[in-house]
Amino acid sequence: MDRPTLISDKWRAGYAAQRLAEFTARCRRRGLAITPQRVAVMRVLVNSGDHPRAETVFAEVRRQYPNISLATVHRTLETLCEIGEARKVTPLHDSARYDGNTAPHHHVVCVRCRKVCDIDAPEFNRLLHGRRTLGDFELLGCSVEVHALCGECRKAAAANA
Amino acid sequence: MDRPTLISDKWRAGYAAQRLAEFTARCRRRGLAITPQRVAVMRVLVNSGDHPRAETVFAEVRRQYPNISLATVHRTLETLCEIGEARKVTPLHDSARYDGNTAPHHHVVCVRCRKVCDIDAPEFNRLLHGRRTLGDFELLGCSVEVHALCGECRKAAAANA
DNA sequence: TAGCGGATGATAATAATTATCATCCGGTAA
DNA sequence: TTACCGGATGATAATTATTATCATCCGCTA
Ligand SMILES: [Mn+2]
Ligand SMILES: [Mn+2]
Ligand SMILES: [Zn+2]
Ligand SMILES: [Zn+2]
Repeated sequence: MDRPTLISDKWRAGYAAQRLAEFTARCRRRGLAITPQRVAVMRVLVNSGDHPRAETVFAEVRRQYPNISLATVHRTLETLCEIGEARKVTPLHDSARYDGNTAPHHHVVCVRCRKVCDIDAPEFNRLLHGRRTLGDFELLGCSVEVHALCGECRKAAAANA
Repeated sequence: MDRPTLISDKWRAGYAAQRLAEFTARCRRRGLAITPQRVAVMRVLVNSGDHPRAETVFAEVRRQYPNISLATVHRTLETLCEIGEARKVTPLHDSARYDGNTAPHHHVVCVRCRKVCDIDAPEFNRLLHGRRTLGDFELLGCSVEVHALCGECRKAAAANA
C-alpha cells in the first residue's frame, strides 16, 4: 500500500516539457489557432507547481508579452480546461456554497448543474491512516469530492446527443 | 467494508433538530448575541440538504424577515463557519485556481495561506472501487483534498500564540 | 499572397463579496 | 425593570473576479 507523497519539482519539470511538446499538435487537432499568447499561457501554467490564479499567470506572461490582456489570460485558461489541457483546482466556483452538516462527510458533485449531495463513506475518513504530516504539512483532515452526472443531467445529456 | 451511500433526508431532519437545539447555547458560550436573524439563517442552512449559496439562504430567510439584508446573510454564514456551526463546501474561493497537471492526482491545501501542492496517492484513485453509480448519480471520478497547515503557517501560528 | 474566421486588446458590464457607518437591540448589571 | 454598552443589522458604497462586447489583428488555408 503506497503512502501519499508530495509530487517533486523534478518530476514536474520533465512533465512540463512533455506536455508542451504535445500542445501544438493537440490544438491543431481541435482546430484551435496556435498563437504566441496561447502558448505562453500554457507554458507558464504547466511550469507552475503552485496552482496559480489568472492574475498570477497574467503577471508572468506579461514579462514576455507586455501587451497581453488579462481577459485573454482568463479566456485562454478556460479554453485549456475545455480541451483537457488544464483543470480548475475546484470545480465549484461562481459563488460560495455553505454546508450546515458539520459531521465528517463527503460530497458527490454533478459536474454539469453543480448539485451537491452528502455521502457517508466511512472508508473515506480513514484515508490518512492516522498520518500527522506530509512533507512540511501538518495534516488536519481530508474531504473527498466525487465527480458525477446527476440523474437529470444524464437525461439532458442523452436527449441532447 | 462499507460502501459509500447518499445521506438521507430523514437523517438530516433529525440532525437539524439536534443542531438547532445546541445552537443558542453554543452562541452564548462564544459571547455571540442570539438575534432572530442569526437563528433564522442557521435554521435555513441546517435544514438545507443542498449546500445553498448565500443568495438562496437570503431568499428563504426573507420570507420570515422581509427586511433582512443580504450583507447580514453573508456575514452570518461566515460567522457560522468561524464558530464551527457550518463550513464552506470548498475552502478555496476568492478566485479560481488552475492546474496544468492533468494526470490523476490529489491536493494538500494549507487552510491558512491556501498554498496547494500536488500529492501522488495511488490508493486515492481507487476509492470508487470501480463503482459506476451512486443513487441517481453516474460517477466519473473523484478528487481528494487534504486539509493541512504548511510549514510557514505552522511557524506563524506558533509564534502568534 | 489574399481572405476568412477565430483570437486578441481595450473596455464596459456583471456578479459576488466585503467595507463603511449610522442606527438598533440583545445582554447585563444596577 | 430600566438604562446602558457593544455587538449586530440594514442600507449602501466599494472592491474584486470574471465575463461580455466589439473593433482590429493575425494564424491558417487555399
Ligand atoms: Mn455536505
Ligand atoms: Mn494539482
Ligand atoms: Zn446535474
Ligand atoms: Zn500556509
